[in-house]
Order: sequence, then structure tokens, then C-alpha cells
Amino acid sequence: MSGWSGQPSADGRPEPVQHPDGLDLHRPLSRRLTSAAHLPVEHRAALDALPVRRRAYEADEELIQRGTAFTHAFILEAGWACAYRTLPSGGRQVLSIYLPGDLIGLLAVTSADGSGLETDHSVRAITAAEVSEVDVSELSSALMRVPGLARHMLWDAARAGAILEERIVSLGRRNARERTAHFYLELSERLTLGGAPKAKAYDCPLSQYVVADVLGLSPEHLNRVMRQLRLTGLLCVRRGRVDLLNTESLERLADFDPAYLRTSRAA
Amino acid sequence: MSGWSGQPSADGRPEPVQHPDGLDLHRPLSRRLTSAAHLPVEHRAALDALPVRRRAYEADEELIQRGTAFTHAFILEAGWACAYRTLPSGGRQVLSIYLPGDLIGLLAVTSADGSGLETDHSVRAITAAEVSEVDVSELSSALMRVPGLARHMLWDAARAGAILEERIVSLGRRNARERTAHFYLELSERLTLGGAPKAKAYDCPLSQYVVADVLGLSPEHLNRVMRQLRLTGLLCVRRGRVDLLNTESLERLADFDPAYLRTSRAA
DNA sequence: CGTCCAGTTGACACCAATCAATAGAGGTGG
DNA sequence: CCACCTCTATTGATTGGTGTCAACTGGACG
Repeated sequence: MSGWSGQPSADGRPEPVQHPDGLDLHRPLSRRLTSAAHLPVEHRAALDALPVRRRAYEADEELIQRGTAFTHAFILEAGWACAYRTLPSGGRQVLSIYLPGDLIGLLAVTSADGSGLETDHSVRAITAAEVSEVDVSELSSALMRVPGLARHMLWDAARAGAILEERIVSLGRRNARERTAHFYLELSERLTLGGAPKAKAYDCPLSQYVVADVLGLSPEHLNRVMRQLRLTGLLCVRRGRVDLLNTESLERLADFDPAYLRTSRAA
Repeated sequence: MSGWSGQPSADGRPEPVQHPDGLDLHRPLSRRLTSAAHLPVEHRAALDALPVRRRAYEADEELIQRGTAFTHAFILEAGWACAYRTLPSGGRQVLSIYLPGDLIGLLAVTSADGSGLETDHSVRAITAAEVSEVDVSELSSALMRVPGLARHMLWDAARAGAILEERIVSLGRRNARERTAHFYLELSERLTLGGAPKAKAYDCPLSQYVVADVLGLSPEHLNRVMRQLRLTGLLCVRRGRVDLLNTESLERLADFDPAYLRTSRAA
């Protein structure tokens, strides 16, 4: 797949249909996808019938290894994860940060109808994580049976693509301070997309090493940048806690516009 | 949309069904999508029935302007185009280069069922270009009627996402020489994906200014890098002609693996 | 023959990488 | 409870890659 994925269930609207709490865990895919747009009730059954296996991963454990066959898509139920590439020089580039609720590897089902597929990057848990695994061929066939499903996956793909593009802008044309500000603003926005008002502070288990690999910086330089942001009263990150001290200045600095993460986006 | 798009019809396999040449121009979408996988013949009719308007653009003319309503998806029939973002500082980051045959803005149809959509970046023709415009709402409804269509669009999205990810790796962890080498190798690969053997030389209408905005470099520095690549016998770009003088060295330098552009990719 | 624009080259400044080392926090075992 | 260890965070000194500013060149075009 392209290993990227967004938060399909978070579009700011409450779920149109309530599920008994006890059932939710058994229909993770439909739960994630239904709120993005209107999935006909009769199609949900097909989704909920998909065999899903619950599994736990430890921190730093690999969900997907580059170059291996692709067999499962994942729903990250709890914990954080990331997709990354390793370079011959030893460097690492993180491609995506996955938050609880994100879909991982859904796009890969596209080509699941034939050729031997190999992943072109790795995915690993950052914290201890719980995932629901969906068999790729099952998902692939469901894709043909349930017309709305593909539409939802396209929606998710569009959102993930927007995040990738925004990262490209950061890496290509923003300096270290701007990138850092933009990244922590994006995280804040993605974490609260459920409809909650934007929080001024949130928990974040990412070490500076991980963030540096996201932003294409050296850990030392990122550290200096974070200090500067702290001393100028913009942003403070300590012990897994992020404080957006001055959201307005941060957004101006990073040229941050949350529209790309929202439902009503296009293009 | 997310404004990114790949080359759906180029998977190395010949089209399973031959069309009379004269008809091709009237069914651009099905022509582009059918070869990626097997689209049932009975579904093609629905695609071919989509109203498509042919239109020509001049060089530097805008197909999509950031912040405006999104109304059409495009098939780039001839010419080159690019998607880009402009920053408050005046800088520009090119997000995608579109080659003849590429789809532009297809993903946007995902959310075309309701809210007023706005594009989050601009798309403009680099050379004079010919496009087929498809109305977004038409495409959106076709998406629901033709099960295979969404699948093909997902395939295209996965491929486009892979290109974006590869660019992120370049921008984040490769230096100017490596980025440049990687970019021209990728172009070569994308241009010859029709199944032709990889060409050692190809025509490319991109000015150094455009390439610099793709690679996140200043035009002056890119120029120096290109000179160095030329003097070391790796790559020569002159007057719209690219010569891969030493493909093997280039691929080693850029850590280039064309797998991400091919059909059989996953993840 | 002048204009314009892409390409080219040089000098210089600066942002960020690298190398090297220290300090803190959390965990573990004695 | 403390010593020890490891990983993360932090700081300094130095280097180097890339951006910026400023010209100049050369071809395309009218």
C-alpha cells in the first residue's frame, strides 16, 4: 500500500446511527468508516462480517516489514505507530505518524487480486499498540461487493494524501522552526478531530528522535529549535506532554491552515 | 482533491481489449483505467457514457486555482502540468508533475456529494496542454454505479501516494545531488512505463526553476548540482533533452528502486 | 538589434549536520 | 534504598551544504 491513512471516523459529525457499545469491538471497519459519509445500513452487514483479528504489539515491534509480502490491513485501535523508510546511509525518514483510530495499509488491497505484493516501507509501533487485522483478500472482495466501501477508502486516501502533501511543503520550503511548529499543530488537530474543541495541550509519546526523522532534521538541531520555541513562549514539550503556549503565533509562524485535515476539503 | 495522480493505464500489460482508434478519444476514462486491471466490459459502457469535454490550455495557464470550488477532474491527454503550493514568503513548492496520460484531481470526487469543496493547491499547465474534463458530480455518481471504477481509482491513488512518499524521502534525507538524480530517474521511469525499455534519454520541458521548486532547492544551487552531475558523467540536461549518461551510477547515488512506480507494488 | 528569459557563475552568509560530551529520567538489580 | 545502566534530552564547537545577492551569458524571438 502506500501505507498512509487518515482518521476516517472523525469528521466532526456524530455517528448517524448508534451502536450498542458491546458490539463496537466486533465491527471495527464499519465503525471507522461509517461516519465519514452515509454508508447504507444494508452494506454495513457485509463489512461487519469481515473476519477481524485483534492483536497487541509491543513498543518498537514491527507491523509491516519492507520487502515482505503484504497480507493484512490494520486498524490502529490504541497506541501510536509510524511508517518509515531506511536509507543505505543509515538515515531514517518517517513517512506517517498513525494515531489511534487510523487505518494502516488499506490502499494496498487495490492490487491484492494477483501479483505477489511487497511493501515498500516498514511500519512499527511507537508505543504499545492494539490493532485489528483485516485480511487483505477479504477486504479486497468486500471492496467489490460493497460499493460504498471503496468510496470511503477513497475519502481516506484523499485525506492521507493531503497530509503527505503538506509534509512535502514543510520539507521543501519551511525551515526547522516552521516545520516543528507545523508538525505539533497538525498533531493537535488530528487528535481532536472527533469534534472536540482544539486543545491547547495534549499527550504525545514521540521522542525527539522520532520527530526529527519526521521533519528531516538532526535530533540535536531539533532540540535547539524546541528550546528556542520554548524560550519564545510558543511551544513547550516535556515528558510526553505538548503545550501550545501561543497557538496564534504558532499558526502564523507555520502558515498553518487546518482545512486540509477536514472533511470539507477537496483537490 | 489531493491533486495527485499517477498513470493508470501503464502497467506493462497491453490492453486486454482493442478499441478502434477512432473511438479512443471519446472514452478517455475507460481507456485510462481499463488496463490497470480487468474492468468488466459491461461496466465500461457506464464509463464511456460519462460526458467529457475536451479542452486546450496554454503554457502557464491554470487548470485549478487554490481556494476555488472544485468542479472538474482532468485527464491530461497531452502536455505537462504540475500541482503546487505558494507560501506567504513567496516561495513555491511543486507537489506533483503530471505527464501525458495522468489523472488530475480524481480523488476529489470523494467528497463531491455535499459540502462546498475548495482546492488546497493550484494546478497549472507547464507546456501547452490538452485535457479531457470530467464533471465531478458525474464521476461521483459513476463511482457508485460502477464497482470496478472505485477500485481503479484506489489503485491510482496508491501509486500517487507512493510517489509522494518517495519525494518525502528525498526532501527529508537526501542531499541535492541525490534528489536531482532521483528525480530524473523517476521521470524516465514514469515516461516509459507503457512497457517500453527504459530509455537512456528523453525530452523534458521542465526548466531548472520548476525542478528546483520540485526538489526544494534554489535554482542557483540546482544549477551547480547539474553542472557537477554533467562533469562527472552522470547526467546531462540541455535544451529540453535529458541524457542519463550513467544509469547505474545514478541509481546507486539516488538509492533508486523503480518498484514503487510499478503495478506489483503494495503497502 | 534589442529584449527577455533560462541558464550560469561567483562571493558571501547562514542554517543545519556532525562530532563530542554531559546531564536527567526511568528502570533494574543488589 | 542506592548503585548502575540505558535511553532521551541537552549543550558546545566546528564544519559544510545550501540559500541569497549580484552579475553576466546565451539563445529565442520580434
